[in-house]
Amino acid sequence: MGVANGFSLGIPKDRRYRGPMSDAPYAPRRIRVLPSWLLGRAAARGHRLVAEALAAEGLRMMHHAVLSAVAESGPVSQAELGRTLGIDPKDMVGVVNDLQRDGLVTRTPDPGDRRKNAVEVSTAGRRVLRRTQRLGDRANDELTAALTPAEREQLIALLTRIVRPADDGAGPARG
Amino acid sequence: MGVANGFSLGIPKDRRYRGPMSDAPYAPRRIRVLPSWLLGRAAARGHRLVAEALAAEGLRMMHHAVLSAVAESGPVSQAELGRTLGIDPKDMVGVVNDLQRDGLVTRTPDPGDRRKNAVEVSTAGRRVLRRTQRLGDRANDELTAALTPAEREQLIALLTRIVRPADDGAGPARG
DNA sequence: CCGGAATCGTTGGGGGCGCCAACGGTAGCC
DNA sequence: GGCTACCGTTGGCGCCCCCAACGATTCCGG
Repeated sequence: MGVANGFSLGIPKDRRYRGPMSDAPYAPRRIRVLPSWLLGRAAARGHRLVAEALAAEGLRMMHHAVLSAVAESGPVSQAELGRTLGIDPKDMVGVVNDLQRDGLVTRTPDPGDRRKNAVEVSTAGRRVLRRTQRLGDRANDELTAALTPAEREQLIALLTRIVRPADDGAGPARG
Repeated sequence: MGVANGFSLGIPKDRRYRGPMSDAPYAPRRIRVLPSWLLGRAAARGHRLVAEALAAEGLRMMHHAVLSAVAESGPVSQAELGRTLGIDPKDMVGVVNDLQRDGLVTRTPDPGDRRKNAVEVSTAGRRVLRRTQRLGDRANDELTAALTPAEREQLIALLTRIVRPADDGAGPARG
């Protein structure tokens, strides 16, 4: 072929896409230092790892999150769950449907407010939750395997501050 | 309503979902400390901010990333772009199509290898890229507004190490 | 007590991203 | 010349995030 013509696109030619991002894709400098880009990549990897782990129990990330939230908050309405986890009510319906179908949570009408459904974790739900927590934690350990415990804590702290904007009551910006 | 009956699901009753995650959704403890969860949230916010900013130029994140990569790497094949950025070839086709349609890149057959397309940034592409880089940087500044420059650098360092797995061959432990 | 406003659960969309399988065309290797 | 590998392209799947609307219910002010 000949690199001599100065037009053969540089770059070797051995690898293609193969797999999620098995070999480290070192993006161009301008992109790879953008937090938004890195966050997207890291989130994708984290989601993949957790999804694989949770698949053993037939649950997805949102299922585990909702199940965990329900277990912590006791009987709680779907709207409140959505607010707490930042999940759209529409998606919440599907998740709770699945969890209820699998007998992991109970959905009973709230006698005090007939608009609400009181979602509560069942015994089977608690049992499954214990396993999924283990699986989720394990996946997160693998995700942060390259970090020391202290670094992981710092990452969590930094991310937490990124996730929640000002939220001091001033509202978003000044609008 | 009456909290007296001990069944009214706790929680006030003032807020609902409204918006992406306008008010800080403080997830339950078990979930909110999971890096995978935080990464998903942070990535969503970052994507939203960058997407909004880039919308002014009619581009999406991938467009900007590809355009930037092309500008850095000179004439490059789509497969190589996919490898570099970790993007599926299928998605790459669409992105390059859009960029070409808008006259931001040129896609000429590589005379040295007729399988490949030599993707190169155009003058208009460079001009747009300069703007989108500004917009992207601005959005990332807003994303990391709560962080000091040093913290932002550390976040980048930590995320970089998360994104690229150890890939040393040790494999995922054993349990 | 009555009517407007707000909330709850639900349904129906839609856009973006990550990933895989397959196919025709081309190039490299023996 | 034939096998293998790669390139670009098409088609498809699943998940996540987000918005709009509707009936039922509850809350609040008059």
